[in-house]
Amino acid sequence: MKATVKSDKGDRRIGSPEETVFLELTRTTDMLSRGLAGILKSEDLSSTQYNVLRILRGAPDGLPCGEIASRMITRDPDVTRLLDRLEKRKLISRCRETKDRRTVMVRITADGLQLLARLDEPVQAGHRKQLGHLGRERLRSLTDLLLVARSQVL
Amino acid sequence: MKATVKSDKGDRRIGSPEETVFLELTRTTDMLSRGLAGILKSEDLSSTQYNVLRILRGAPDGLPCGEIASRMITRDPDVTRLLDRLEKRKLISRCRETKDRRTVMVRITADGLQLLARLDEPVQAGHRKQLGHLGRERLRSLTDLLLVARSQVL
DNA sequence: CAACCATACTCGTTTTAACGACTATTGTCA
DNA sequence: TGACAATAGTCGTTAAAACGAGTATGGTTG
Repeated sequence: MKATVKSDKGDRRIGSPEETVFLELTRTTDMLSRGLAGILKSEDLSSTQYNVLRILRGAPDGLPCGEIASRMITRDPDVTRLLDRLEKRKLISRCRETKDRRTVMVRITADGLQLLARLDEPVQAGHRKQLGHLGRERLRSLTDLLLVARSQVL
Repeated sequence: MKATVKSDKGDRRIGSPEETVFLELTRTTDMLSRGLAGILKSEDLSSTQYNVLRILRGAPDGLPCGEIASRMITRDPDVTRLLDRLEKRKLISRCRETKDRRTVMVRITADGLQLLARLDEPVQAGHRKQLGHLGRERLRSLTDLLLVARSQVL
Protein backbone atom coordinates (compact mmCIF):
# COMPACT_ATOMS: atom_id res chain seq x y z
CA MET A 1 0.00 0.00 0.00
CA LYS A 2 1.38 3.28 -1.00
CA ALA A 3 1.06 4.60 2.44
CA THR A 4 -0.79 7.73 2.75
CA VAL A 5 -3.03 9.16 5.33
CA LYS A 6 -2.61 8.53 8.92
CA SER A 7 -4.39 10.94 11.08
CA ASP A 8 -5.44 14.16 9.49
CA LYS A 9 -6.74 15.23 12.83
CA GLY A 10 -6.48 18.91 13.15
CA ASP A 11 -8.68 19.15 10.16
CA ARG A 12 -11.82 19.98 11.97
CA ARG A 13 -14.26 19.67 9.13
CA ILE A 14 -15.94 16.36 9.63
CA GLY A 15 -16.28 14.77 6.28
CA SER A 16 -19.13 12.81 4.84
CA PRO A 17 -19.69 9.34 6.23
CA GLU A 18 -18.32 8.00 2.99
CA GLU A 19 -15.14 9.95 3.38
CA THR A 20 -14.83 8.87 6.97
CA VAL A 21 -15.02 5.27 5.92
CA PHE A 22 -12.44 5.85 3.27
CA LEU A 23 -10.04 7.44 5.72
CA GLU A 24 -10.56 4.72 8.28
CA LEU A 25 -9.99 2.08 5.68
CA THR A 26 -6.82 3.73 4.58
CA ARG A 27 -5.45 4.11 8.06
CA THR A 28 -6.34 0.62 9.09
CA THR A 29 -5.01 -1.04 5.99
CA ASP A 30 -1.90 0.97 6.19
CA MET A 31 -1.26 0.01 9.75
CA LEU A 32 -1.83 -3.65 9.04
CA SER A 33 0.29 -3.63 5.93
CA ARG A 34 3.12 -2.15 7.85
CA GLY A 35 3.00 -5.13 10.17
CA LEU A 36 3.06 -7.59 7.32
CA ALA A 37 5.87 -5.75 5.61
CA GLY A 38 7.92 -6.13 8.75
CA ILE A 39 7.49 -9.86 8.68
CA LEU A 40 8.29 -10.13 4.99
CA LYS A 41 11.39 -8.07 5.44
CA SER A 42 12.93 -11.00 7.26
CA GLU A 43 13.07 -12.68 3.88
CA ASP A 44 13.83 -9.52 1.98
CA LEU A 45 10.53 -9.61 0.23
CA SER A 46 8.27 -6.71 -0.59
CA SER A 47 4.56 -7.23 -0.19
CA THR A 48 4.13 -6.99 -3.92
CA GLN A 49 6.63 -9.75 -4.44
CA TYR A 50 5.02 -11.81 -1.73
CA ASN A 51 1.76 -11.50 -3.53
CA VAL A 52 3.07 -12.64 -6.82
CA LEU A 53 4.53 -15.68 -5.17
CA ARG A 54 1.25 -16.49 -3.48
CA ILE A 55 -0.64 -16.14 -6.69
CA LEU A 56 1.80 -18.49 -8.33
CA ARG A 57 1.58 -20.98 -5.52
CA GLY A 58 -2.10 -21.17 -6.29
CA ALA A 59 -1.37 -21.98 -9.91
CA PRO A 60 1.02 -24.91 -10.07
CA ASP A 61 0.80 -25.04 -13.83
CA GLY A 62 2.10 -21.54 -14.12
CA LEU A 63 0.50 -18.41 -15.42
CA PRO A 64 1.21 -16.05 -18.27
CA CYS A 65 2.53 -12.84 -16.89
CA GLY A 66 -0.38 -10.86 -18.17
CA GLU A 67 -2.63 -12.97 -16.01
CA ILE A 68 -0.46 -12.22 -13.02
CA ALA A 69 -0.72 -8.54 -13.75
CA SER A 70 -4.47 -8.73 -13.93
CA ARG A 71 -4.69 -10.46 -10.59
CA MET A 72 -2.72 -7.70 -9.06
CA ILE A 73 -3.15 -4.07 -9.42
CA THR A 74 0.13 -3.17 -10.88
CA ARG A 75 0.12 -2.65 -14.59
CA ASP A 76 1.44 -4.95 -17.21
CA PRO A 77 4.68 -3.12 -17.94
CA ASP A 78 5.80 -3.22 -14.36
CA VAL A 79 5.27 -6.91 -13.90
CA THR A 80 8.12 -7.67 -16.22
CA ARG A 81 10.69 -6.14 -13.98
CA LEU A 82 9.03 -7.37 -10.85
CA LEU A 83 9.45 -10.86 -12.25
CA ASP A 84 12.99 -10.06 -13.28
CA ARG A 85 13.88 -9.50 -9.67
CA LEU A 86 12.19 -12.67 -8.53
CA GLU A 87 13.81 -14.69 -11.26
CA LYS A 88 17.22 -13.39 -10.34
CA ARG A 89 16.62 -14.82 -6.91
CA LYS A 90 15.52 -18.15 -8.38
CA LEU A 91 12.10 -17.85 -6.81
CA ILE A 92 10.31 -18.14 -10.12
CA SER A 93 11.11 -19.37 -13.59
CA ARG A 94 9.95 -18.19 -16.96
CA CYS A 95 9.73 -19.86 -20.27
CA ARG A 96 8.26 -18.82 -23.54
CA GLU A 97 5.35 -20.88 -24.71
CA THR A 98 5.77 -22.91 -27.84
CA LYS A 99 2.20 -22.59 -29.00
CA ASP A 100 1.67 -18.90 -28.67
CA ARG A 101 5.16 -17.56 -28.70
CA ARG A 102 4.00 -14.20 -27.46
CA THR A 103 3.16 -15.41 -23.99
CA VAL A 104 5.63 -16.19 -21.28
CA MET A 105 4.70 -18.77 -18.68
CA VAL A 106 5.73 -18.08 -15.13
CA ARG A 107 6.07 -20.71 -12.45
CA ILE A 108 7.11 -20.66 -8.87
CA THR A 109 10.23 -22.70 -8.14
CA ALA A 110 10.92 -25.05 -5.28
CA ASP A 111 12.97 -22.30 -3.68
CA GLY A 112 10.02 -20.00 -3.98
CA LEU A 113 7.71 -22.51 -2.38
CA GLN A 114 10.11 -23.04 0.49
CA LEU A 115 10.36 -19.36 1.08
CA LEU A 116 6.60 -19.05 1.20
CA ALA A 117 6.43 -21.99 3.54
CA ARG A 118 8.84 -20.32 5.91
CA LEU A 119 6.64 -17.27 5.94
CA ASP A 120 3.27 -18.97 6.34
CA GLU A 121 3.44 -19.33 10.05
CA PRO A 122 4.80 -15.91 10.96
CA VAL A 123 2.34 -14.27 8.61
CA GLN A 124 -0.59 -16.07 10.14
CA ALA A 125 0.62 -15.29 13.60
CA GLY A 126 0.94 -11.66 12.62
CA HIS A 127 -2.60 -11.52 11.39
CA ARG A 128 -3.91 -13.13 14.51
CA LYS A 129 -1.97 -10.77 16.66
CA GLN A 130 -3.28 -7.79 14.78
CA LEU A 131 -6.87 -8.79 14.30
CA GLY A 132 -7.53 -11.73 16.55
CA HIS A 133 -8.93 -9.53 19.26
CA LEU A 134 -11.94 -8.77 17.11
CA GLY A 135 -13.35 -12.24 17.48
CA ARG A 136 -15.21 -14.34 14.96
CA GLU A 137 -18.30 -12.27 15.02
CA ARG A 138 -16.79 -8.98 14.11
CA LEU A 139 -14.30 -10.46 11.71
CA ARG A 140 -17.18 -11.88 9.83
CA SER A 141 -19.16 -8.65 9.84
CA LEU A 142 -16.16 -6.81 8.60
CA THR A 143 -15.55 -9.24 5.79
CA ASP A 144 -19.17 -9.07 4.77
CA LEU A 145 -19.28 -5.31 4.78
CA LEU A 146 -16.14 -5.07 2.74
CA LEU A 147 -17.49 -7.50 0.20
CA VAL A 148 -20.64 -5.47 -0.12
CA ALA A 149 -18.66 -2.28 -0.40
CA ARG A 150 -16.56 -3.67 -3.16
CA SER A 151 -19.36 -5.36 -5.03
CA GLN A 152 -20.81 -2.09 -6.16
CA VAL A 153 -17.77 -0.19 -7.16
CA LEU A 154 -16.97 -0.67 -10.75
CA MET B 1 -1.29 2.49 -0.58
CA LYS B 2 1.37 0.67 -2.34
CA ALA B 3 -1.03 -1.39 -4.26
CA THR B 4 -0.72 -4.99 -3.69
CA VAL B 5 -3.13 -7.82 -3.65
CA LYS B 6 -6.13 -7.94 -5.77
CA SER B 7 -7.59 -11.31 -6.12
CA ASP B 8 -5.40 -14.18 -5.21
CA LYS B 9 -8.18 -16.45 -6.27
CA GLY B 10 -6.80 -19.65 -7.54
CA ASP B 11 -5.21 -20.08 -4.20
CA ARG B 12 -7.62 -22.59 -2.84
CA ARG B 13 -6.48 -22.67 0.72
CA ILE B 14 -8.94 -20.60 2.64
CA GLY B 15 -7.03 -18.56 5.11
CA SER B 16 -7.86 -17.72 8.65
CA PRO B 17 -10.68 -15.25 9.21
CA GLU B 18 -8.05 -12.72 10.17
CA GLU B 19 -6.24 -13.18 6.92
CA THR B 20 -9.45 -12.96 5.00
CA VAL B 21 -10.19 -9.63 6.60
CA PHE B 22 -6.74 -8.42 5.81
CA LEU B 23 -7.05 -9.39 2.18
CA GLU B 24 -10.48 -7.84 1.86
CA LEU B 25 -9.25 -4.67 3.45
CA THR B 26 -6.35 -4.51 1.09
CA ARG B 27 -8.42 -5.10 -1.99
CA THR B 28 -11.09 -2.67 -0.99
CA THR B 29 -8.74 0.09 0.01
CA ASP B 30 -6.77 -0.42 -3.09
CA MET B 31 -9.77 -0.16 -5.30
CA LEU B 32 -10.99 2.96 -3.58
CA SER B 33 -7.57 4.58 -3.61
CA ARG B 34 -7.35 4.03 -7.28
CA GLY B 35 -10.51 6.00 -7.73
CA LEU B 36 -9.24 8.87 -5.66
CA ALA B 37 -5.92 8.88 -7.44
CA GLY B 38 -7.75 9.28 -10.70
CA ILE B 39 -9.46 12.38 -9.44
CA LEU B 40 -6.27 13.84 -8.04
CA LYS B 41 -4.48 13.24 -11.27
CA SER B 42 -6.56 15.98 -12.81
CA GLU B 43 -4.49 18.35 -10.71
CA ASP B 44 -1.29 16.38 -11.03
CA LEU B 45 -1.30 15.50 -7.41
CA SER B 46 -0.34 12.22 -5.82
CA SER B 47 -2.43 11.01 -2.93
CA THR B 48 0.51 11.55 -0.62
CA GLN B 49 0.78 15.14 -1.71
CA TYR B 50 -2.95 15.59 -1.38
CA ASN B 51 -2.72 14.40 2.15
CA VAL B 52 -0.02 16.76 3.13
CA LEU B 53 -2.03 19.63 1.77
CA ARG B 54 -5.10 18.55 3.69
CA ILE B 55 -3.15 18.24 6.87
CA LEU B 56 -1.81 21.73 6.33
CA ARG B 57 -5.22 23.11 5.57
CA GLY B 58 -6.22 21.94 9.00
CA ALA B 59 -3.37 23.87 10.55
CA PRO B 60 -3.49 27.47 9.39
CA ASP B 61 -0.61 28.43 11.62
CA GLY B 62 1.65 25.97 9.92
CA LEU B 63 3.35 22.87 11.18
CA PRO B 64 6.95 21.85 11.61
CA CYS B 65 7.76 19.24 9.04
CA GLY B 66 8.44 16.63 11.65
CA GLU B 67 4.87 16.97 12.78
CA ILE B 68 3.70 16.47 9.23
CA ALA B 69 5.75 13.34 9.00
CA SER B 70 4.26 11.98 12.18
CA ARG B 71 0.73 12.55 10.96
CA MET B 72 1.50 10.57 7.88
CA ILE B 73 3.18 7.28 7.59
CA THR B 74 6.09 8.21 5.51
CA ARG B 75 9.30 8.68 7.36
CA ASP B 76 10.93 11.90 8.30
CA PRO B 77 13.66 11.88 5.68
CA ASP B 78 11.23 11.56 2.85
CA VAL B 79 9.04 14.43 3.86
CA THR B 80 11.75 16.89 2.98
CA ARG B 81 11.67 16.08 -0.67
CA LEU B 82 7.95 15.65 -0.74
CA LEU B 83 7.75 19.23 0.50
CA ASP B 84 10.38 20.26 -2.00
CA ARG B 85 8.11 19.26 -4.80
CA LEU B 86 5.14 21.02 -3.31
CA GLU B 87 7.14 24.15 -2.67
CA LYS B 88 8.37 24.19 -6.22
CA ARG B 89 4.76 24.35 -7.27
CA LYS B 90 4.06 27.16 -4.82
CA LEU B 91 1.52 25.09 -2.98
CA ILE B 92 3.28 25.40 0.34
CA SER B 93 5.87 27.69 1.84
CA ARG B 94 8.60 27.01 4.31
CA CYS B 95 10.42 29.24 6.66
CA ARG B 96 12.87 28.55 9.38
CA GLU B 97 11.71 29.43 12.82
CA THR B 98 13.49 32.20 14.61
CA LYS B 99 13.14 30.72 18.06
CA ASP B 100 14.24 27.20 17.45
CA ARG B 101 16.23 27.51 14.30
CA ARG B 102 16.24 23.79 13.83
CA THR B 103 12.62 23.54 12.95
CA VAL B 104 11.11 24.55 9.67
CA MET B 105 7.55 25.77 9.62
CA VAL B 106 5.43 24.70 6.72
CA ARG B 107 2.30 26.48 5.60
CA ILE B 108 -0.11 25.97 2.82
CA THR B 109 -0.27 28.87 0.38
CA ALA B 110 -3.28 30.53 -1.18
CA ASP B 111 -2.55 28.58 -4.33
CA GLY B 112 -2.54 25.41 -2.32
CA LEU B 113 -5.86 26.25 -0.72
CA GLN B 114 -7.39 27.01 -4.08
CA LEU B 115 -6.19 23.75 -5.47
CA LEU B 116 -7.73 21.87 -2.57
CA ALA B 117 -10.93 23.81 -3.00
CA ARG B 118 -11.12 22.77 -6.62
CA LEU B 119 -10.78 19.17 -5.56
CA ASP B 120 -13.20 19.14 -2.66
CA GLU B 121 -16.29 18.63 -4.70
CA PRO B 122 -15.00 15.97 -7.08
CA VAL B 123 -13.42 14.09 -4.21
CA GLN B 124 -16.63 14.07 -2.23
CA ALA B 125 -18.59 13.04 -5.27
CA GLY B 126 -16.13 10.26 -5.85
CA HIS B 127 -16.53 8.94 -2.38
CA ARG B 128 -20.27 9.04 -2.60
CA LYS B 129 -20.20 7.25 -5.88
CA GLN B 130 -17.96 4.56 -4.52
CA LEU B 131 -19.49 4.05 -1.12
CA GLY B 132 -22.81 5.82 -1.10
CA HIS B 133 -24.66 2.64 -1.95
CA LEU B 134 -23.85 1.24 1.44
CA GLY B 135 -26.21 3.57 3.21
CA ARG B 136 -25.83 5.26 6.59
CA GLU B 137 -26.28 2.13 8.55
CA ARG B 138 -23.54 0.10 7.02
CA LEU B 139 -21.19 3.03 6.66
CA ARG B 140 -21.47 3.51 10.35
CA SER B 141 -20.93 -0.14 11.18
CA LEU B 142 -17.92 -0.20 8.97
CA THR B 143 -16.42 2.86 10.59
CA ASP B 144 -17.01 1.43 14.01
CA LEU B 145 -15.49 -1.90 13.19
CA LEU B 146 -12.44 -0.30 11.71
CA LEU B 147 -11.96 1.86 14.75
CA VAL B 148 -12.16 -1.16 16.98
CA ALA B 149 -9.77 -3.05 14.77
CA ARG B 150 -7.26 -0.30 14.89
CA SER B 151 -7.58 0.45 18.57
CA GLN B 152 -5.93 -2.76 19.57
CA VAL B 153 -3.08 -2.99 17.17
CA LEU B 154 0.27 -1.91 18.46
C1' DC C 1 31.46 26.71 29.95
C1' DA C 2 32.72 22.67 27.54
C1' DA C 3 31.64 18.20 26.26
C1' DC C 4 27.74 15.46 25.09
C1' DC C 5 23.30 13.94 23.79
C1' DA C 6 18.91 14.85 21.59
C1' DT C 7 16.26 17.04 18.12
C1' DA C 8 14.97 18.53 13.39
C1' DC C 9 16.05 18.27 9.07
C1' DT C 10 18.71 17.65 4.80
C1' DC C 11 21.45 15.04 1.42
C1' DG C 12 23.25 10.83 -1.24
C1' DT C 13 22.19 6.54 -3.04
C1' DT C 14 19.67 2.48 -4.23
C1' DT C 15 15.12 0.29 -5.21
C1' DT C 16 10.53 0.48 -6.92
C1' DA C 17 6.61 2.30 -9.21
C1' DA C 18 4.42 4.84 -13.13
C1' DC C 19 3.85 6.18 -17.73
C1' DG C 20 4.85 5.85 -22.46
C1' DA C 21 6.66 4.02 -26.58
C1' DC C 22 8.37 -0.12 -29.06
C1' DT C 23 8.85 -5.16 -30.76
C1' DA C 24 7.22 -9.58 -31.81
C1' DT C 25 3.33 -12.84 -32.70
C1' DT C 26 -1.04 -14.13 -33.77
C1' DG C 27 -5.71 -13.54 -35.59
C1' DT C 28 -8.96 -11.55 -38.97
C1' DC C 29 -11.09 -10.51 -43.16
C1' DA C 30 -11.34 -8.12 -47.76
C1' DT D 1 -2.64 -13.76 -49.02
C1' DG D 2 -1.61 -9.36 -47.46
C1' DA D 3 -2.80 -5.48 -44.81
C1' DC D 4 -4.42 -4.33 -40.25
C1' DA D 5 -5.64 -4.71 -35.76
C1' DA D 6 -5.22 -6.99 -31.32
C1' DT D 7 -2.46 -9.30 -27.90
C1' DA D 8 1.69 -10.19 -24.89
C1' DG D 9 5.74 -8.55 -23.23
C1' DT D 10 9.82 -5.68 -23.03
C1' DC D 11 12.55 -1.37 -22.74
C1' DG D 12 13.61 3.71 -21.66
C1' DT D 13 12.90 7.34 -18.78
C1' DT D 14 11.19 9.98 -15.09
C1' DA D 15 9.32 10.39 -10.64
C1' DA D 16 8.75 8.52 -5.78
C1' DA D 17 9.76 5.80 -1.79
C1' DA D 18 13.17 3.53 1.40
C1' DC D 19 17.26 3.44 3.98
C1' DG D 20 21.34 5.37 5.82
C1' DA D 21 24.60 8.89 6.92
C1' DG D 22 25.53 13.74 7.73
C1' DT D 23 24.71 18.79 9.48
C1' DA D 24 23.09 22.26 12.38
C1' DT D 25 20.92 23.90 16.48
C1' DG D 26 19.34 23.50 21.13
C1' DG D 27 19.27 21.54 25.72
C1' DT D 28 22.01 19.18 29.79
C1' DT D 29 25.25 18.40 33.09
C1' DG D 30 29.74 17.68 35.29
